[in-house]
Amino acid sequence: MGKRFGRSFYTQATLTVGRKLLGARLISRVDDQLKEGIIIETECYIGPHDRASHAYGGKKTQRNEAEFRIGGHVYIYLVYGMYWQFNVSTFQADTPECVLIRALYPLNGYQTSLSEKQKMRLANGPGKLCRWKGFNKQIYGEDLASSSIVWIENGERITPRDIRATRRINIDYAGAEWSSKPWRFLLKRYAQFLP
DNA sequence: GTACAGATTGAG
DNA sequence: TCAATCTGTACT
Repeated sequence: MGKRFGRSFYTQATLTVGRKLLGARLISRVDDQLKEGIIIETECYIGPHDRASHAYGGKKTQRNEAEFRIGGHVYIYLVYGMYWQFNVSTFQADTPECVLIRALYPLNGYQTSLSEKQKMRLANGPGKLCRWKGFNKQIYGEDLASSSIVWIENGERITPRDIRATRRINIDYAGAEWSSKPWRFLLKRYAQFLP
């Protein structure tokens, strides 16, 4: 517990990072508020071949350029005009691959009077966790290996038996081949709290 | 310049 | 089931 993941963690294969992030703790200090949560759901995007990736076909824009950076950088963008999505770049430089953090189990930064159910609702979705954490364009490109605003530390010990893999959410537009890939990972013991 | 869809969410 | 809400991207 309490050890920050460095560059060598994020430069592993994207599917490996997607699985190993489960059980880890996402820590951030935004607006002087230290908030910590266990990562319980992730999703992998492996451009340029992945039709669901923003970098499909090698497309590189001002919006997704962080995806191309060496593993460990924050790629955050707005969807549906109102929700931020927090991603971590993975693998090597110039490989547009990343992991979307889809849900957290809050460890602090909430009213202690909240019920377990209410607490779980704070960050059990990719848009909700950014709202809870206060994440927005401000953290675009931050390096998780050295940032003082946002980083990830190891946490719960996870074994393959603790993980469930499923198809990714809301990317049917990418076609059957890509939307059916089992690149979404979640911790079984928290599955009951996911929508 | 203008059109349009989207890695979501919460209400009805 | 559906609207909210807005920016990046594509196309005229």
